[in-house]
Amino acid sequence: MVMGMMAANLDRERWEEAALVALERGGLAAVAVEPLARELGVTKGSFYWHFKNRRELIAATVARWEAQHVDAPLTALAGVEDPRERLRGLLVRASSKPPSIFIALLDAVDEPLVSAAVERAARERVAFMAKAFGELGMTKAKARRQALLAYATYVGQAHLARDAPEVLGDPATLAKHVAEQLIG
Amino acid sequence: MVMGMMAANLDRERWEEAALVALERGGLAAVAVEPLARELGVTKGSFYWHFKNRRELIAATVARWEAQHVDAPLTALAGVEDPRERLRGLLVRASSKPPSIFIALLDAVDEPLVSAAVERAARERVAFMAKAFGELGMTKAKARRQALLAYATYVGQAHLARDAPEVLGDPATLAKHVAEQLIG
DNA sequence: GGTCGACCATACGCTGCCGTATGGCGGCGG
DNA sequence: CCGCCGCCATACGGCAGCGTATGGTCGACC
Repeated sequence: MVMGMMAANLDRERWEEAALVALERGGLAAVAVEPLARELGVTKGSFYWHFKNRRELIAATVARWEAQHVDAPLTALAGVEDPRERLRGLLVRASSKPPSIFIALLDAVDEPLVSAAVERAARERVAFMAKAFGELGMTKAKARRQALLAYATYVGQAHLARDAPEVLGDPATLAKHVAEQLIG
Repeated sequence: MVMGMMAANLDRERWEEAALVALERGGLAAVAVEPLARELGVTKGSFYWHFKNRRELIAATVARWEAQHVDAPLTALAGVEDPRERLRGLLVRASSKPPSIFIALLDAVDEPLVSAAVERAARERVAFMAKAFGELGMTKAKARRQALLAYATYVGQAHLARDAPEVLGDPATLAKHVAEQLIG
């Protein structure tokens, strides 16, 4: 009786998950109806039953990224009392795996949905770090500047990892350097 | 007699300059034949007389950026003896105007021509800074790490300036903070 | 066992771009 | 004054993606 409705959600999820994978591999251009349909072995007929249009898929994909890769890590680390450990934890997560999806989103900020999510992510992450630096004894203003510096470094390092890995060299080496320099 | 040939170069330049402006405004997608033709008030017939195809225009545009915004500033600053002043000069140029073209290129590294140019730029800029840090007394390895850190910060700050200016706040304030923190 | 609705396939028109083919115009050399 | 050529316009075919319209299938349920 209710089975019909559950299946609907599952199949829509299938599209959304494929979209997130495609975003990581091929950028937002790969979050497209016909390419994804081919990949999933179905046709557009399926898509336009589950979604109103492509924008709706993009919105869902971006929301997924935000939940999994922005909110989840921050709330997971919010429990750590020592601010220094909290920052180190963030740095470990940041330098463990190159944030391909994030970079793909930065490449597509002309899409308003993406732009808004990227800005929210920046806001939350910087606020998180600024709070930690504040607990470390810095003034509010200096803590915020330090957080901005750290986040800019993160974004830049992620870019270099993709666009000039030869130049960047070993990410772990740089991560240690960053830790000394910015966290201490 | 030679006038005909000169005019040819001038008109080709007109396309290339418009392409660079379009790249800054609309990303690599705006470096396209038909949109640029409309903007210039001509038709594709003109374009395909001056260029073999779109790739050739992209190549020319990227080369222009590299010459004007990568090579020129570095050679201009190479004359400064004091390495600390050299680095400050770089930072001033870097934080004076948001490098929109650079960011637009980062958004389009799927194009091999762009990817190669971006990597060359990273190589040259990091080498330039590493040399300066070396002259400041650091070991070769540490100087390189410091240069990478500085360049990553530059790239990240440029991104934030476009994608989250609200969060970034005043660029000059952060620039001062960066100077203390990284150059000293 | 017939109906209804969830789910998907097929087929179409539209748009925006790339690249080509070909014709036309205007100035300069002979 | 005539032909040549640099330069551009016109017109076409092709491709890839978006969105729509419509028909078909299969299971749930009465």
